[in-house]
Amino acid sequence: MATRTRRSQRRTEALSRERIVEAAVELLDATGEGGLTFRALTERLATGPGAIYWHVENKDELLGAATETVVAAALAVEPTRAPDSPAGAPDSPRDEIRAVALGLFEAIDEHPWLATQLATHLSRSPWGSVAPRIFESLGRRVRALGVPEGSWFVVTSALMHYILGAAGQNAANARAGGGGLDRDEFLDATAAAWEELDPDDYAFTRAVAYQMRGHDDREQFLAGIDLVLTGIAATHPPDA
Amino acid sequence: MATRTRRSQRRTEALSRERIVEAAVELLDATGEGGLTFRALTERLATGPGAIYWHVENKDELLGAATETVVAAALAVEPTRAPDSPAGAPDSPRDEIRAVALGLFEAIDEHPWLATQLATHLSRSPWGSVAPRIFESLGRRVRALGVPEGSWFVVTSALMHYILGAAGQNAANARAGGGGLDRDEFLDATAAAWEELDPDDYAFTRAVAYQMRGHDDREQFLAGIDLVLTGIAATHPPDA
DNA sequence: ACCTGAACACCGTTCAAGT
DNA sequence: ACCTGAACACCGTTCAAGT
Repeated sequence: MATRTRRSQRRTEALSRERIVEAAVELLDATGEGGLTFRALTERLATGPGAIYWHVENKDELLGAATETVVAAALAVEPTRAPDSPAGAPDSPRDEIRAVALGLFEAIDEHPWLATQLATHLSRSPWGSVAPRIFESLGRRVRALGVPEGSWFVVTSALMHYILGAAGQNAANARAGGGGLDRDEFLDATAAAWEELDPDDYAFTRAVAYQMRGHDDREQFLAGIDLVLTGIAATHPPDA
Repeated sequence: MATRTRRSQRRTEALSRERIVEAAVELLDATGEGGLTFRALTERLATGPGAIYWHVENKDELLGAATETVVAAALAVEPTRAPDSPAGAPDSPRDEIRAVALGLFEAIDEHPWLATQLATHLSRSPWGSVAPRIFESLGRRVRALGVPEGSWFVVTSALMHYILGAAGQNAANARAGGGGLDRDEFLDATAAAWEELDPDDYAFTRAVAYQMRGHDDREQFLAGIDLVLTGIAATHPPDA
């Protein structure tokens, strides 16, 4: 009686690595990191564990593949033209960096498991294939920005690190609603909790708690990007 | 024959939450994230699982406590005075921020499991007690920097995100030696791998691969911090 | 109040056997 | 070459029983 979910659609296509990864992503989206098990996968694909292991090394590799797929999709989207730019006029590198960053931000927002997974994945196989993808996408625009070659690595890394850190934290906020609260209630509860902190140890945090309340994630994220971009411009003036 | 490790020192102190968390940290340091199991913990503490569950809710909570302990210790260290500052002269807020950042960087370097754990922990209980600690420590200095109140939240968050993102990625590099290679060999191998990437899809990454080779993690990390700090200063000029 | 340790449910992975 | 499904080792967690 317990488990009859979804074996309905008989398997028509043969199993393949792609289909397995696709199912893994769906499962992760629907049930979170804890929901991806070989048993759940096995049922969703109407097959046995052995079949999956024929196409995939192990669970780590499967998680890595899921991560890569989603990141690749996020980066494949052509950076959308800024709404106020005249038709035909190319975006500035600065706008393009914003767009790439926002694409990653949104991917993590849609697939909250990505945040944890990126950290884990990057730390298991640091420069697997996810990092170079992001790195390349940002780096081309850093170069277009006029940053001198000697600083390409540092500058691009800094951008990437900010993006991953911020988007991750944000996925956390977005998902926190899982407890049944919606986002506003959650931010409200957090702000309230901050205001309860020890006045000596947490003077600053208490003082900014109110800024937590109405804040817009996307706006904040972009403000941070702008801070970094401004730092880049100030450190490497365009015509030095 | 298999498992006789370390039951030698008979348990003298009673079990306590503190001792359990301490043992968990040791286990994580010695054997990585995968090495922390209730069975290993049980043996190290010469007790049974039930005893541990008396002091600790579950494994997640234990991991959270381990994370909090290590982060608290990292932040408790008084920021070291810059070596060139005259004795008695207080450090600038900028130097203090650098020092706090470096403290976290080094904590993650010493406890590589922290990188993944911070992402997981922050995303499970986003504003548990780790984030406010870091936030407070940075925020006080941001305030001292002269940033206007309306921007405290954004600016402090941006710093925190960069630090967590960069330190995490770096822990990955440091740990990558696990495969038997040392750090230089690893960076070398990575650079080589980058140079093999597709010339069309990865033109930029290939072009910076050589910068990967000799780079100093700490130096790079601080260069990124400086970029953000410069951005902050440019966005919020000291005497506006 | 604190601890013991057997037991349970679940999970990743393997492998002999099938087609 | 690709898939099946029973079986194995291991893990987090529970709980009746002890002190």
